[in-house]
Amino acid sequence: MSALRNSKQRDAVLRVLSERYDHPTAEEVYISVKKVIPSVSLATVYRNLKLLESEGMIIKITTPESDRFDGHTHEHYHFTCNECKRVIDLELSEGLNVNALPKSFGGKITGHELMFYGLCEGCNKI
Amino acid sequence: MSALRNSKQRDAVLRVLSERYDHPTAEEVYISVKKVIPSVSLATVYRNLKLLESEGMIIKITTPESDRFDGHTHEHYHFTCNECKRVIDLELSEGLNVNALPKSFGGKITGHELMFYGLCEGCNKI
DNA sequence: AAGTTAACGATAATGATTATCATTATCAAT
DNA sequence: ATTGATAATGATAATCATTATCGTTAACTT
Repeated sequence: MSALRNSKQRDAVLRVLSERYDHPTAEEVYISVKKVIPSVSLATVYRNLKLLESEGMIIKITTPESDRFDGHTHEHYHFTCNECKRVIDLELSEGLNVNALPKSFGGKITGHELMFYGLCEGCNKI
Repeated sequence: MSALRNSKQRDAVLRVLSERYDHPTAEEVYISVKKVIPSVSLATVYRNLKLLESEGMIIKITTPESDRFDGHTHEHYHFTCNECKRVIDLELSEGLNVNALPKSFGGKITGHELMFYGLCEGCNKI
């Protein structure tokens, strides 16, 4: 059943994401990886982003603009600036009590994603 | 500055969404509108979905799979089934206290979107 | 009734993501 | 170390949702 092999490209994708905190797009990850492995293909970056996400090693953040990726998988939330489209980490003062939430729901909840919208500090001042 | 005119097509898009509770995709809205206005164009449906969303009359729900639309704009949340990809409304037993949330954040929060993931009632039984 | 232009229908263009396929690299078994 | 099986790659074609273009139609103002 398709054992996973080592690959420099996959390692590079993972390293790039673990070192960045700005939630890059696939294209931006590609640019970063190219600096380490100039011959890398965009398709390989897409492949490994998908694979790493399915392995739970990175998180895909779906925004109205574009998909972005996060190498830090601890529970935290995100903010998208409506102006500059930047995605910023938000730590919550009190955690989201997921268990208390659904009033009547027959299925099983295994995860959730919370996105805030508005203006970031920089764009709010303009 | 570009006054808004009436249009049967836009009315039809809005009516379809107000009568449905299953969060259809643009394509599915198109199919529904076609039953009332067979000559309608897919481009017109996209145009009006975008316009109605910017007017705050409908909500666009961005999911990892596809964008979906909701004609009911009161505050409520959604659940996506990882199996059948259905999007279901979730009313919360206790509201999300947005104001208490951000620990330290210099910007301005104007909205948020909360999506739950898991297995819906049907898929959970299989 | 005529003029202005928002909105339309049809369709081409775009852009992000995925599929294909020949080649290369990883790794277990020898 | 060598070999064989196949996962992974790079290059690129294909796909598919969305947007742009453009000539025509229809809503509203005068």
